[in-house]
Amino acid sequence: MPTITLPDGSRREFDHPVSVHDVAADIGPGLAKAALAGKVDGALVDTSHVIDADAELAIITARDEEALELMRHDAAHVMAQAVQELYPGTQVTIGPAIEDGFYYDFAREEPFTPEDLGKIEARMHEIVKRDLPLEREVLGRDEAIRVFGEIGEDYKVEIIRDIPAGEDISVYRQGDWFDVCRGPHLPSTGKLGKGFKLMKLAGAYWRGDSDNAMLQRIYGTAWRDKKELKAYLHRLEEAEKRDHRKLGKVMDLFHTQEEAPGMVFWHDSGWQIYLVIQDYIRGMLKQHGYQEVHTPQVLDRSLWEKSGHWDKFGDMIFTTHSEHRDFAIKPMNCPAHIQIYNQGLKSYRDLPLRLAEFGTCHRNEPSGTLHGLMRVRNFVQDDAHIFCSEDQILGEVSDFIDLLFKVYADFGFEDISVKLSTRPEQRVGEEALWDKAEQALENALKHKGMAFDLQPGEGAFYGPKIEFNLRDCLSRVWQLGTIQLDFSMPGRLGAH
RNA sequence: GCCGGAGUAGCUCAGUCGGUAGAGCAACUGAUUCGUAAUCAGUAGGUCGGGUGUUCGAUUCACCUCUCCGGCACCA
Repeated sequence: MPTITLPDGSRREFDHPVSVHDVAADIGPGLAKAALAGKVDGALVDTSHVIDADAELAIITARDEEALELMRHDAAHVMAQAVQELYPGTQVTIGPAIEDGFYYDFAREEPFTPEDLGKIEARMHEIVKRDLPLEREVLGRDEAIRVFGEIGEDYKVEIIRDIPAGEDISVYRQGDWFDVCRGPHLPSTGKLGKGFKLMKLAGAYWRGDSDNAMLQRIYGTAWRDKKELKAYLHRLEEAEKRDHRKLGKVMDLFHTQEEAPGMVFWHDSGWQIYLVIQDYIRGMLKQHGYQEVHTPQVLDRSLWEKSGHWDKFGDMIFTTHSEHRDFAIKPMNCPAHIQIYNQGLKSYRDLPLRLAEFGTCHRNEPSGTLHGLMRVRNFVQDDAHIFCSEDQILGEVSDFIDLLFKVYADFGFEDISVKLSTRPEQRVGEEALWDKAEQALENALKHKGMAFDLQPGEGAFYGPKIEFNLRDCLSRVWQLGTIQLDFSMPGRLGAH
């Protein structure tokens, strides 16, 4: 019969299987009431979860970090219930907890309006007030498909079909409403409290694939209580004041206008700042053994065909024509730097050759992606290419990472996440070269003792990359620096 | 590109159930020398993003288009 070990090391013995709630009640009625979930041997479970063997148990209450995630997930369920009560015929799809809140994606012909958000939120508060117990049930696959098929939840049926054969299909019920969900959840809707708010409407593709239908996503934020919610909303307001687009206007730094979407008109004050930063970077590069070069902005199409960019990014390359020739306004500098390397004979003694350029590039980015100075169609890449031998890779990558972190530190960036992005589906180069390149980058990261996430399939078409992502004041993540290892491009452009 | 929202004075925004538009701040002029986010009085400033249609008449309605905002997809 189970012996339960609590976080403080104390043990409680039971002569029968007990639920998390039972254990909490055994400790005290106050805790029983406050219990939101349990953590059994490290895994989060419902308070109704029954323990029948010896285990370590922590009772999760509103004070625990884990509670917040559960509340957010519950908020998504409560929102889905509210939506389906108010707008019959709407199908539910998925609704996870995310940073600061939650969202749920709905399939419905008619678009939700901003006014609807208020109604949905009001109904959510009502559902919280009903304090419906959340009950977990496990269904057989066929039964689950039948149940959700009968109520017309096609997306849920698709989700259920994709759950691996061996796994339980759990359904959480709150009142008349239920959803397929892995859980765990709070004991009842009342535990959600009042610290939530619906924030925005958005479109989102089913399963994140632009070939699929577009669903309607509703984002919300959720906190332990009203006070935390208020504090969060206040932080948001403060962050919005620091939005660089707003500052750019107020401080007369730069502007953009309709005639040049995604391209920046720098005003005097802004340009002075720009130049100071550029001078700083130039100094750093010089100090770290880079040569500064400058290459043409218009290059014959053939160069881009050889490099593979024409195939991969043809529709995003600005072009121009003259005397029966097609030219590309350069979208990147790599091929141009290889032309410099190709000039004259190169000996191994010249390696590593580090070429840097403040390279003006143009890319016809999709209209929906443009964003202030962060995503533009005309920009200057602080770009460099290092030509080196294989045994120099480790040292060069390491040195580059040091340089990059020095620069970020000088600008006060601290929250930097590192990702290793590996071979994408559409790519050039042989598998053996990809193996070698991915391995080399991974080695360098390990050599630096750096924590990183793997992003399979997210590499560039010619090589894997290490990405350095930073957050803006609104907590949005942007890719800043990258280091890419390319065994293919030089060969394609005649460098040896 | 896709879904939704928005584009009205330099800025932030209100408004017209169709009869050519207003507020605050800024600007300018004059008074005040007091203030340190807003002293008083006055003046000026907009083909209401662009196009087409309906109409006697459109900024207001319809359609198209551009740009921006929030997401999604994309991101060399």
